[in-house]
Amino acid sequence: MMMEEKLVINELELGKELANRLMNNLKHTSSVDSNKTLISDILRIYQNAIFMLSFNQDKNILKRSLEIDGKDSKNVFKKRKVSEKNTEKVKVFVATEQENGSIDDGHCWRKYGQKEIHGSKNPRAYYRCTHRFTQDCLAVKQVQKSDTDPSLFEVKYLGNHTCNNITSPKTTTNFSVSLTNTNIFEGNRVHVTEQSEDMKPTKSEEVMISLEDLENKKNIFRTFSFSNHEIENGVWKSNLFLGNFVEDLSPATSGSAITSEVLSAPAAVENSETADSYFSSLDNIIDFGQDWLWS
DNA sequence: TAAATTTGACCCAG
DNA sequence: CTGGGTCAAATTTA
Repeated sequence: MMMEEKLVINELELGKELANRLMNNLKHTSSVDSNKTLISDILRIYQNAIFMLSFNQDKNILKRSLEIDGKDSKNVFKKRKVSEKNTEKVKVFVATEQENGSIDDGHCWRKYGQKEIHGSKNPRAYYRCTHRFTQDCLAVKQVQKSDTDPSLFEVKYLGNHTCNNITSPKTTTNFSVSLTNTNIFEGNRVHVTEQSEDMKPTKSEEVMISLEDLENKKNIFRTFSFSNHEIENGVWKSNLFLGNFVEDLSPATSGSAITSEVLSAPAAVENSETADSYFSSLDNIIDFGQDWLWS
């Protein structure tokens, strides 16, 4: 059995134990805080497990990187990259900015452009890794303020960091993920979708969390947090997910407060069936049936 | 003064 | 031709 599989089983067994403990807590009087902690831990464990399972597939994609066409290096403008269109990975998140106005995802970015986008109120900013030229790191991201909620930013990651200058976010960067009117989402379901660069959903890849009716901030919400992961020689070095992942999927309930926090950027889950069943299972695990405010 | 940002021009796919 | 991504000179910031 592979190392990762053992880790996943360990995680799931731990999750089961915590769920039992929670069940016990619910049967008897227990503090809300302790229940919250248990739920957080359980969800973290599931998230870890999913991430671990996805890793084997994901790391193959991580090996891909953009390549600059060296032949055109003397040209002022480089050819648009076409060949990677269908292979390059795109990660889409919605983030809230921090107090200093930045979105700290643990990487250093250099802004290199900004464009007005047809049909959008807000311009899109283009960032590339600060270490693009020193370390040939070809990671790129696009940030655009949400039209529907100015406090949110849609963050799209293209390419993967090959630099070794990853730092832990100094403060919590809030990444929530909004429901968009694209076909990525279906109702209240959470879909895990990989998108090719042309934004057509193809196969499952990204964790996309839906917040239905974002303007009203009601109906469902999910919160999840995780730290930068460290992977060395294919072995997990640290606990990936630290935080909370809260949801209220009961259609009968409404008025839930929404806050979403993620400590770092992208998590990737490769298999949609896995992810769907994962989220479906959460439906069974968590039945708040009442408004639930995270402190 | 080096690094980062701004911004108009350029380029290419559709 | 248009929209969106990138470049690089000018400008700002630390």
